[in-house]
Amino acid sequence: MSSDQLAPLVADLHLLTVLAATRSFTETARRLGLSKASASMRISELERNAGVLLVRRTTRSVGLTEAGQQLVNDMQPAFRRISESYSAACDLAGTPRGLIRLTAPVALGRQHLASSIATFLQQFPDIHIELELTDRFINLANEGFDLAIRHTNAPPETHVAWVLCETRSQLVASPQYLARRGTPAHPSELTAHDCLLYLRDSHAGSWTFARPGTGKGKKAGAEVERVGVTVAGSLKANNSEVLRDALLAGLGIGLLPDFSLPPAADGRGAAPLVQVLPDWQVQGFFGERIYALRPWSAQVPKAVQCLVEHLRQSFAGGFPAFLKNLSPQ
Amino acid sequence: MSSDQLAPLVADLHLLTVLAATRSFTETARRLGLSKASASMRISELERNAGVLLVRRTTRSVGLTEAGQQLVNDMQPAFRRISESYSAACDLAGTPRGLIRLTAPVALGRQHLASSIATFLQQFPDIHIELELTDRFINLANEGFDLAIRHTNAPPETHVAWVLCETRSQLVASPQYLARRGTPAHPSELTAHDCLLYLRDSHAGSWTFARPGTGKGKKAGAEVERVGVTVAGSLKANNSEVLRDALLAGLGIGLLPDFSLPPAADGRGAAPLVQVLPDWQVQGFFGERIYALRPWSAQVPKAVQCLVEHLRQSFAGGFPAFLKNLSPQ
DNA sequence: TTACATTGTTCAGATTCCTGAACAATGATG
DNA sequence: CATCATTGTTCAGGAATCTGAACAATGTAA
Repeated sequence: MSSDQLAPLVADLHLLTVLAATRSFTETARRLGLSKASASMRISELERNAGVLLVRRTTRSVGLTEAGQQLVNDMQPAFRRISESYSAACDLAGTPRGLIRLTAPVALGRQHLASSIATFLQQFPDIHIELELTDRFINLANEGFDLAIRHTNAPPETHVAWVLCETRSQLVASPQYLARRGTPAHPSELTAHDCLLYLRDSHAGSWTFARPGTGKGKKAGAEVERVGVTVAGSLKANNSEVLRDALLAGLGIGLLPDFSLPPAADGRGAAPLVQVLPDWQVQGFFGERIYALRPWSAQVPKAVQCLVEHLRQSFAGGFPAFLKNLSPQ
Repeated sequence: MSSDQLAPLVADLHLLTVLAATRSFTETARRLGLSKASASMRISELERNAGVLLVRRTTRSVGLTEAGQQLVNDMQPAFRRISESYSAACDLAGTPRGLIRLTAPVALGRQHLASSIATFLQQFPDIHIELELTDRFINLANEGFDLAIRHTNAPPETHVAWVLCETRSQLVASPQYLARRGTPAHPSELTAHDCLLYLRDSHAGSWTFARPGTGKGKKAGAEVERVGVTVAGSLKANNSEVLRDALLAGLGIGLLPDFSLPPAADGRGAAPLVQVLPDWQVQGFFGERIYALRPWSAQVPKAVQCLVEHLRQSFAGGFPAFLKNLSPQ
């Protein structure tokens, strides 16, 4: 048909692509900033105009018909391109502007990202941010995110990945716990302890330790001792803050990334958490770096560039509170 | 930015592409079915949101800024693709439907197309047609047409071209004119006559005649005699109906495609126009075929397919009224 | 199984957006 | 150079759209 005929329909077709991504009218409406009532009616009218059923509606869930799926598959790249072109045009403006949809791990987001973002937003009043904290690994492109902060050691190849900083995960426990249950001197002793585990998907329950050559052998420094331990304990959680609080409460020994550690006791008082097995490096679940990720695209919007730069500066120093607190231990 | 952010903007961006094509708010509004007031405000708000001037507005005309041009160039293929996807989806419906924007030469449109379209629309109540008659050669893609009817002998390679029928252009005049000024026996005599010319662009003023070998020479039938004549007269017009009426009024001799000839006198009465130099074939301005043209696209919407098929049937017999009228002459 | 929470749809009220005429500016026409 | 037709913009009234709560249906959890 005539491309002009699209006039009243383009918006509805875009709505359809979002609906296809979310498979939910409620979420679609929220994301597009309108009511689910409206979203529902728009799709209905779209179908009425096209004369084809595009959406398979059960009262509770929503799927696409074959026709709908076909249509969405065809249009999705086009809408993505339009979106990119538009933000490229916006970037010709003097000051960066626009909306950035950002996702980050819960703990990292609350503890460090939030404050950094606050100063960023003050600096760029024309930029808006929608921050969604979740420890779930999200498909950025499908769910419509512009940027993700990830704590991992293997950023996906399909994305642009900026390194924000290095991190270290360390084994820690509260002094109270150690006083009560004893301090392990070797990884193998951990099997007798309450080990609190971060729960993600199917991956959990084993920690790998490494100790640099102690200099006793003939090839001093070149030898590395490795130990794998299967651990268990009273608590597994998929929320690192719950884990941290449990550690603080003395429930067990756990692996915690440095950025999740409680702040150092302000010069006085005992450290709330101390390092366990300080001679050993833990190759635990957590990755060694914090990345900013973005689905590959022709060009990165200026607003996103600015945010990444700001975050790099915020995270530049790493998390020295950790070492300061524990090294004297 | 987030592709979801497009929500309120997609329609406006589409409006922008149409504006870029028409370079006129008035025309844009008409084509999109809204008021120019609205069109103007939408673009203004789009610019306000983007923070960039996209359109260069003088109170009387409208052009694009560099940013706007860039944006439109980026988006145009995307919107075209969306449009195609949508009409492909519509074609999954049982009955063809949708809007077809059609352009055709004025004379052909009024005299033959209109009635054919009328019966077509009765047959397919879900199809709507917007018919624009003009003898200007329109850039189909840019101006947003789905189909063009053209009278030419060289359809552009970049388009799909269906042949609707063959035509012949013949030299005619009214009996009154010939009685008054004499009947030319050879093309060269035309220089002494009033020759009415169809005016198009820079092309006008010369007719080429060809006569099959008359059988006198040794290679009988193989020889072709060619004569080029530069003619002039009292009237040049870019409207073939004006030309026809002038011929009927006895103003001169003119080249007329068979479909523009007045209907044969209903069995009785003299023919209103008779053929001049019947032994000669004229390679005049008019082409030898009527085509339906369409910018190349992944697939042709079913509604357009149906229309083309209908037109082929309507035009199938050619225009026998012509020969019937003139051959006894 | 039963109860609950959440989803998609419906409908009257409210807001937004669009309309259409009037106005100012400008390019064409003579 | 002056007139005219047409263009883009502005503004108040009106219409189409959106909203938000209530409802029915369904997947989930106990």
